[in-house]
Amino acid sequence: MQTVALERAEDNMSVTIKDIAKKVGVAPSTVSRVINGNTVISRKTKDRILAVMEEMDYHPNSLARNFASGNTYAIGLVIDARDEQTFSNTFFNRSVYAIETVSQNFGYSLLITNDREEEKQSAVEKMVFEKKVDGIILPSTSAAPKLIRLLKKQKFPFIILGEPGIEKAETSWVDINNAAGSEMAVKSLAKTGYKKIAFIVENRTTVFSVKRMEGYQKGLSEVGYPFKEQYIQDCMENTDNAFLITKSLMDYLDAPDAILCGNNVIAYQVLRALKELGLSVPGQIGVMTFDNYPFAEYMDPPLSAVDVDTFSLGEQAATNLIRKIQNADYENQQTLISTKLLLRESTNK
Amino acid sequence: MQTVALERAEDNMSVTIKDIAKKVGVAPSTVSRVINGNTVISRKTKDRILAVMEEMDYHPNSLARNFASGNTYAIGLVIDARDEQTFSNTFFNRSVYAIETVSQNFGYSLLITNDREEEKQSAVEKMVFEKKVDGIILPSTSAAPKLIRLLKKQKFPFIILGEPGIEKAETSWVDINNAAGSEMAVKSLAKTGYKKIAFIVENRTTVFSVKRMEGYQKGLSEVGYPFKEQYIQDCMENTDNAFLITKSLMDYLDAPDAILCGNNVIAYQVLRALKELGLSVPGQIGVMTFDNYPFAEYMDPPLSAVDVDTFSLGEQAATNLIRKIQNADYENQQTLISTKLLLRESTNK
DNA sequence: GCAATTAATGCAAACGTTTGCATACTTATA
DNA sequence: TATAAGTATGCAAACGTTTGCATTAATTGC
Repeated sequence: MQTVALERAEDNMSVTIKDIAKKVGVAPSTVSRVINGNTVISRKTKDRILAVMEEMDYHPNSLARNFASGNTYAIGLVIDARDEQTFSNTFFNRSVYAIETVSQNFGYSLLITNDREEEKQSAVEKMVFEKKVDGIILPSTSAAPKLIRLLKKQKFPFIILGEPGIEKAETSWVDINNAAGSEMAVKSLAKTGYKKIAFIVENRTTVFSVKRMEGYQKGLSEVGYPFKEQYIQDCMENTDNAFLITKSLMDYLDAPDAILCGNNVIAYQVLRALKELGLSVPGQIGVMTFDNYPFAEYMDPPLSAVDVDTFSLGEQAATNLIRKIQNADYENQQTLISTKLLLRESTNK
Repeated sequence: MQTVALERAEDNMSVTIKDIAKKVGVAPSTVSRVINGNTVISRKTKDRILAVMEEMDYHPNSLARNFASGNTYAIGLVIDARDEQTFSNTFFNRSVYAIETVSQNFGYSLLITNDREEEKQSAVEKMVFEKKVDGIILPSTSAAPKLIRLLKKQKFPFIILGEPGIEKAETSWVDINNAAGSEMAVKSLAKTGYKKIAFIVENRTTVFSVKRMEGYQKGLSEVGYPFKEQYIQDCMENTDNAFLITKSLMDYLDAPDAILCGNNVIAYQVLRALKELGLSVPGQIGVMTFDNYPFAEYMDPPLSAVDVDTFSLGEQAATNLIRKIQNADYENQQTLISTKLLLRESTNK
């Protein structure tokens, strides 16, 4: 009878599994089994139940469902954004998009939390202890050894975004293949005919800069170029420095004829400095940057870039995490996402 | 005894409120009341309970808590990202950062879902019907009349991000004051001495473009400039068009001496076209853009911009939503966030 | 046609809280 | 000293599912 549904709707009480069961003349457990579809229910019963569910406008109550099953059907994504700036990072966003997509496909909700350091209790620990999610994805910068140990002890599924500092082999993580990225950058520049390649990094102490510098050196040695200490320069987080750095680099007796930049903003400052010096790009000097965002293609000249597939990064992370959640002894996996070269005007000698 | 906690830990069973109660020699309800802090419990009992909670490393189980209380203590943020592109929008991200911050401050989790159109059942409806969140924030583009009606009927708390097309007065929403933004842009350009101001919009059919065009006209009339139909140009979503549009604009007998752009990429194309035409900015022509991101300040010359405080946007939305959740008859509110003018080289005649 | 096997469904406990109501214990009031 | 008015705590139901085990019904094998 429609009335039941109506009455329910009026007192704002939801239709429950019991209502369906009563109406169909079956046990609540049977209804439950139809919903979960993990047991064989006769075609006839199943159809009747489904029909009544439709008729009464039934929607499972996830509060109850999660409680009874002990799962949240949610995954947590930890962000270590100290400020808006970090949060607005395009890099991050495309990964999030991927993570959201995968989660939704698997029927999981995505819970996002900023791991503010000031907090009394870390937002991450809270997520874990209070069972707010079934597993978490966390950036390596948030993956303090203490936290990792805790997660492992609790057998709590987690994936690290970026290669972790410790226990590389005993944790699951996904990272961009930064080393291969700069290696291919160097090789491409060399192939185009540039002979002296400098590299301006954002901050040489970060894990990914270290990897990039490794790849840079490897690239040099593979093409037979000598490695020069002064060709590696560090902005130390302040991208404005790149402007001055470029000027002094070009002042060397042995000035470079190509510059690889750690990000778009660095590259912009480099272009600005080169213009001031009256040097033509790509003719007299080549410029290449890491990342295609936010504006590599809009620069003058458009910048060649080592593009990083952040969508895949997030996709892999989420997929692995969900596998881990659903299968407790799913083995740890380490994944490196390949980079891609986007050749544009700025290195087209 | 430590052993209890240890045993628990070993079988991976969590400590519950009952364990605490038993240990302290008190009823579970008393422990619950201490946790929730909404009833007066004698100082003595409270302290003992807190001590034992600490000792046994108790953490409330939110699955049970949510179920019993009927709340999720989570808010949902709906994104209408058809593709990665939209998702990576900086605009959006700073709002999300704000929303996350507010949620966390109020003890709410933040659940993010992409409202994919293809889905059988809309992700939003699912959130609502299955009680996955206590309230939602949704962009006006996702706020179809049908959905609005549903939410109102269910008395489900929601806030719209951006002025909605219908029921403006009967819903809560937060928007950027786009009209005031272009009005102040026009006035500023006029004050600097520019006489003929054109406006290139992204897509004239969107709600926010309509508002911006309104403000543009209002600004013109306030400074006593005539409105010319051909001074409003539409990229129709393809920002590359801005390049050609600029060239033909400057071809008019009555060419503009200032161009207001709908976003940074449009502005970039405008600059490129002007450079090709050999026109100097800001000397012969002024350029101003909406949005300070992603690269207004890095352009050549650095672009004056109508900056939009997307942090406030998110902050207001989240705060209002949580108020609404906690107080069912909290009245609907409409908020417009003011824009701010960032004057740089590109309009410094 | 009967036992053995398999398929379909029912029963009832359990999940860990919250919360309305009842009760016991204090303290103030007359 | 009895009574009223708090104050602090206990009792037990309820929240809507899931799930192990029991039971019944249907099918198969001989």
